[in-house]
Amino acid sequence: MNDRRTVFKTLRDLGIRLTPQRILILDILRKGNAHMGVEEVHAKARTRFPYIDIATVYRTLHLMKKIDVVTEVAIGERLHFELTHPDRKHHHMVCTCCGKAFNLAPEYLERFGEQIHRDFSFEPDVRNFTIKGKCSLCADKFEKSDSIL
Amino acid sequence: MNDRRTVFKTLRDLGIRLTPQRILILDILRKGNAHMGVEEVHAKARTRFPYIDIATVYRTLHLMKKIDVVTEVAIGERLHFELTHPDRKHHHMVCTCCGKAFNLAPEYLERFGEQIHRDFSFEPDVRNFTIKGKCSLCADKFEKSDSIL
DNA sequence: TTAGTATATGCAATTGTTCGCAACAGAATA
DNA sequence: TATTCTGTTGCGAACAATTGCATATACTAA
Repeated sequence: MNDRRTVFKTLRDLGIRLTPQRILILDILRKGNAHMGVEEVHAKARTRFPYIDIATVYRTLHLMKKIDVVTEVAIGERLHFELTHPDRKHHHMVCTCCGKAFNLAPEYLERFGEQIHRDFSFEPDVRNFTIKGKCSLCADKFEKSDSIL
Repeated sequence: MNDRRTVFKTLRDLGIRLTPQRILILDILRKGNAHMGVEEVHAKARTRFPYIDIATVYRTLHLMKKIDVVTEVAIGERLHFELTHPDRKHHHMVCTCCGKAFNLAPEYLERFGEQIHRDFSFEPDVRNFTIKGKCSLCADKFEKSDSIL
């Protein structure tokens, strides 16, 4: 799975160097129990490694995303990331009203993706897929005071 | 539908003012036959209205998106927009490899959205929904020279 | 252990997007 | 038509994210 050791091996096998910065960032994501913002990761990293630059955090997170070690989650406006757990994969439904995120079992999108592939031979990447919308609570609120703007 | 006159009426009814800048931007989108980037819209607008600011373009496009007059399309990294045609609505499949965009009939996502709503009482906003992935051509290319990075 | 090399980093500069604010200008009213 | 009210604009500054470049460092092979 994506425990420390396995990830390190994955990186080595791909010729990606194991720098202290990268190890630190991965450890921070592992300890953070949910998706984290870039600034959040950077702040935590600085407490142990004061000279780490935000650019390094961005570069590392994007690299890890490319090799599927972390997953990008579209929460709010800014980028958020979390470690990819193959055994508890899930997608997200984010309420654009209150910002809360709900997990979604992977089958929903997988079935959907397979259908797209069958019909168009387009291979959708459902890994980083976030559904935006309104949660039931906010939908209720809206019905009463429904200002569109 | 979304012809000039109807849009103007929609804006008035919502208390949104009809400024020359907004009219210009809408006309540019109408003439542009597909989705356009923000900078592209700004450049075109300047030829007729040299002092228009890029911030106004951004604000106008976001406003029009909120009232469903334009649709945001996630092509590449930057924001793209197109006029919403209720009679020829579609979603997009964008190839992350070659950047090409393919249209997708609306039923696919509508059925999917309805299911989500039934199962979780979460109301997904499928209006601005872009599916990223790999088109069949790029998938073929990739099989031969599959470098992951 | 050391030397050599390609990759990764920190820093500064850049790009794309948004925001705050004073001045301006639609639209409703008289 | 003149007046008033409020939404909108342009400008400059702020912010988030990315990039170029010179230096530093992880890894490989000897």
